[in-house]
Amino acid sequence: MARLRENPEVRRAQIFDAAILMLGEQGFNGITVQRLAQRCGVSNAGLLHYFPSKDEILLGVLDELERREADIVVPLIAAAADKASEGAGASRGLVLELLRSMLERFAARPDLGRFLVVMQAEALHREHLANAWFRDREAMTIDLFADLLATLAAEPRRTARQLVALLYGLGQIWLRGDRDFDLLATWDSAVAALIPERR
Amino acid sequence: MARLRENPEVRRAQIFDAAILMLGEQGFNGITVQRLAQRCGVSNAGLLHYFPSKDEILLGVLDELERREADIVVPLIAAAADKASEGAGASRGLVLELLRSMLERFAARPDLGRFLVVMQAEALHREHLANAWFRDREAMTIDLFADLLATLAAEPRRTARQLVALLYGLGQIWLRGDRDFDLLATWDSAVAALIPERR
Amino acid sequence: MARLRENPEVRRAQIFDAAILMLGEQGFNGITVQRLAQRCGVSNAGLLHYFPSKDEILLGVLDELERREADIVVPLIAAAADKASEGAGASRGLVLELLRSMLERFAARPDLGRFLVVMQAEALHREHLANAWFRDREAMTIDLFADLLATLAAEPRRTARQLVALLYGLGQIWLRGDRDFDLLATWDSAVAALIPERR
Amino acid sequence: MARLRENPEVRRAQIFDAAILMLGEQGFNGITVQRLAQRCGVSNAGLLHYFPSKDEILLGVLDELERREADIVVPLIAAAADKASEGAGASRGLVLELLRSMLERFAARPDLGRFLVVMQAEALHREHLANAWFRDREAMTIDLFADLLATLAAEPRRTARQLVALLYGLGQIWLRGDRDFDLLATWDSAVAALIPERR
DNA sequence: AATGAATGAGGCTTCATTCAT
DNA sequence: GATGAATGAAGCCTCATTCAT
Repeated sequence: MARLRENPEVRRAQIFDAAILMLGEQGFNGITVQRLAQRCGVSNAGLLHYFPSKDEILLGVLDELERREADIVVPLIAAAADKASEGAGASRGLVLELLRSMLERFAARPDLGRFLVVMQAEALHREHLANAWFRDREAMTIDLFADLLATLAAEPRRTARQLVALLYGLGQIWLRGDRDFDLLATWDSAVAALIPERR
Repeated sequence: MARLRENPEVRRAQIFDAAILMLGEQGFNGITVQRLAQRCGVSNAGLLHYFPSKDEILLGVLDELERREADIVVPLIAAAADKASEGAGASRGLVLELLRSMLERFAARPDLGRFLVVMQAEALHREHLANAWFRDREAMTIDLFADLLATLAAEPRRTARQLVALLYGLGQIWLRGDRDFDLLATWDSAVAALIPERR
Repeated sequence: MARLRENPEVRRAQIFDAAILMLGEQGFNGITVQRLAQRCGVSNAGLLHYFPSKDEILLGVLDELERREADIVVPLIAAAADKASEGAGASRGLVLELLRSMLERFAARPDLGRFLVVMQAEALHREHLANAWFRDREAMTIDLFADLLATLAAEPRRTARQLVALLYGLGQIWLRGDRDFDLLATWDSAVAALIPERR
Repeated sequence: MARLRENPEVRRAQIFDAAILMLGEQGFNGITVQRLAQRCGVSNAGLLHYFPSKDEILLGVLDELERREADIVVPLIAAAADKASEGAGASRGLVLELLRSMLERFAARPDLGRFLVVMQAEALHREHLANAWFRDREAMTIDLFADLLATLAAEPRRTARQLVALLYGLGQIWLRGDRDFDLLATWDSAVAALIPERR
C-alpha cells in the first residue's frame, strides 16, 4: 500500500473539507468514517488517528468553522461600527451592506452553505451532538442583527428573526433549485422591504 | 407476548404518527426500524408487515401527507380564487389571509412541522429518497404563491421565493427556540412588508 | 445459507456448552463472539439474538452454572446433615465422603473444571466482570467447609481454606498434566492428612 | 513531546515491572501494547523499540523471571542440601524451612504472585504462548519437591503435588480475599500436616 | 395479523505492527 | 533512542431484511 505520509496540517485541512462536503450531502448519520476516509485518501484507522471518534470529527469541524467565522465576521462588524460612528444617518446603508456581505460569503462557498443548512436542521433535536452549537450560533446571530437594527426597526428582535429566517430559507431554496435564481438580488430586495426606510 | 391484534387502519395511522415524530427528531438515517417498531408497540417484523421496507415507510408517510395536504389546501385556494373573482381589489387581503392560514397549520402541529423542516434539509441531496418529493412540493408552492401574487408584486416569483424562504426559516427558528416568540405576528409583519400595499 | 431453525432451549444449551469449552480454553478476552458462534453453527448476529452482548454470555453462563450447582450441592449437603444428625461420631466419614463427591464432579467434567479454574484466575482482578461471582462463590464454599469442620478441626476456617486451596490447585495441576496422576487418590490422602482423626 | 532519553536498562526494568503488574491484572489478552506503553510513559512505538512484539514482551518477562528465580532458589537448595548432608535427621526441619521461604517470597511481592497465578491459569491451554514455560516450571517444581521429600514421605511425588497445589491455591485465595488471613500460618499448618513427622 | 429466529452487511473502534524521521 | 503517521485486520454490535410459524 502507498503509505503516503502527509503534512499533518494538510491532512487535517483535507479532512475538514471532505467532512464539510459529505456532511452537507448526507448528514451526520448518513456518512461513514470509512467513506470519509476514502475520500481523503486515508485508511479508516488513519482518519481516526487525527480525530478520536466520529463525533469528534463533527465537533472538530464546528470548532474550526467557528474560529474561521470569527476571523471574518468580527472585522466586518468592527468596520461597520466604525463607519457608523461617523454619522448616524449612514447606518441603514451600512447594515444593508453588512448583511449583503454575509450572503455573499454563503454564495461563494455552496458546500459550506449546504453543510450549515443540513446540519442545522438535523441539529434541531435536543439530543443532537451539534444542538448546542447551532442554538448558540443562532442566538448570537439574532442578537447581533437586533443590535444593528436598534435604531432602524421598531421591533429590532422581530426584524432580526425575519432576516435570519430569510437567510436560512433563501439559502436552502437556492441550493435545492441548483442555484437557478439570483440569490443576492432576491435577498437584497427582501432586506430592503424588511428594513423600512427612514422618513 | 400479548399479541394485540389491532385494526389495520388504526395501526397504520399509529405508525404514521410515530414515524413523523421520530423522523422529525432524528432524520431518516437516525431512526431504526427496531426503535420505530418499539414506539408503536409492535415487533420488528410486525412493523415490516405493514411496510415492505424502511424506505417505504418514509415514502408512505410522504404520500399520506400529500393526500392530507391536498384535502386541506385545495379548498382553501378554491375559496380564495372564488372570492378573488368577485373583485380584483380584494385580493391582497385574501392572499394575506391564505398565507396566514398556512402558517397556522404549521403552528398547530409542531411535530409535523419539524418533520418537514428536518426531512426537507436532509433531502437537499440529489440522491436522497425524498429529494424529488420536496423539490416538487417546493416548486408547486412557489408556483402557487407566484400565481397568487401575479397582480400584487412586481416580480411575483421573487416575492414568492421570499415568502417560502421566510416560511421555512421562521418555522425552524421557532422550533429551535422552543417556540419562544410569536410566530404568527412575526410572519404577518414580514408578509405585510414583502407584499407591497397597492397605491 | 442453511437457515436452520432450532428449538430455542436447545440452542441456548448448545451455546452454553460451547461457551464453557471455549472460555475454559482461551479466557474471556481470548474468545470471540464470531468464533463462539461458529462453533455453535450460528451466525454472529444469530448468537447475539440469544445474548445481547458478549458480557451477557459470560454472566449467563455463570448464572446457569450457579443454578445447576445449587440443584446438585444442596441435596448433597442436606443428606450429609441428615446422616450427621444420627450420631455425631459419624461425621468425619461423612465430610470426607462429601468432599470426595465434589472432586468427583470436577473430574467427571474436565471442560467445566477448566472453565472454573481459568475464569477464576482471570477474575482475580477487581474490575473483572466475574469478580463478584467468584468472590461470593469462594466465600460461600469456605463458609460451608468451615461449618462442616466445626467439630472436626481446631481452626475450621483455616482448614477450610486449605481444603479449598487444595481443590483449586490439584484441579489445575491435573488439567495441565493431562490428567497423568490419580486425582482422587491424591485428594483423599491430602484431605485425610488435613482433617485430623479424632482420638 | 518530552522525548525523555532513559537508560535502556532502566527502561527495560520499568517495562518489566509494568508488564508484570498489568498482566497480573488483566491477562495477556486483556492488556494492550498501547496501555502498557502509557503506563511506562513511553509511546506505542517506543515500547516496541524494546520488544519486537507483544508476544516477546511476555516471553521476555518469563525469561527474566526465570533468571531471577534461579539466582534465588538455587542457593537456597544448595544450602538445604548442604545442611542436609550433615545429618539425615535434620532434613524435615530443613524442608519445612525451605518451603516456608518460598511462600515468603510470594507474600513479599503480591504483584508478582498475581502475575504467576493468572498467567499460569491462562496458560493451561496447549496453544497458549506460555504453556510450555509453566509446564516446565511445574514439572521442575514437583521434581524438586519430590526429591526433597524422598525420605520424608511414603509417596514423594504425590505429596509434592499436594504441596504445589496448596501453594497455588492458597496464593490465589489470599490474593482474592485481599490478604485477609495469615498466609504463612495457614501454609505452615498444612505443610506440617502433609509431611508426616518421623517416628 | 404478528412474531421470533436468523442472517449478511456494515459501522465504529481498537489493536498490533510497520516505517520514515 | 524514540516518535507520530499510517494501516490491515479484527472485534463487538447494530441494522434492515427474510422466513417459517
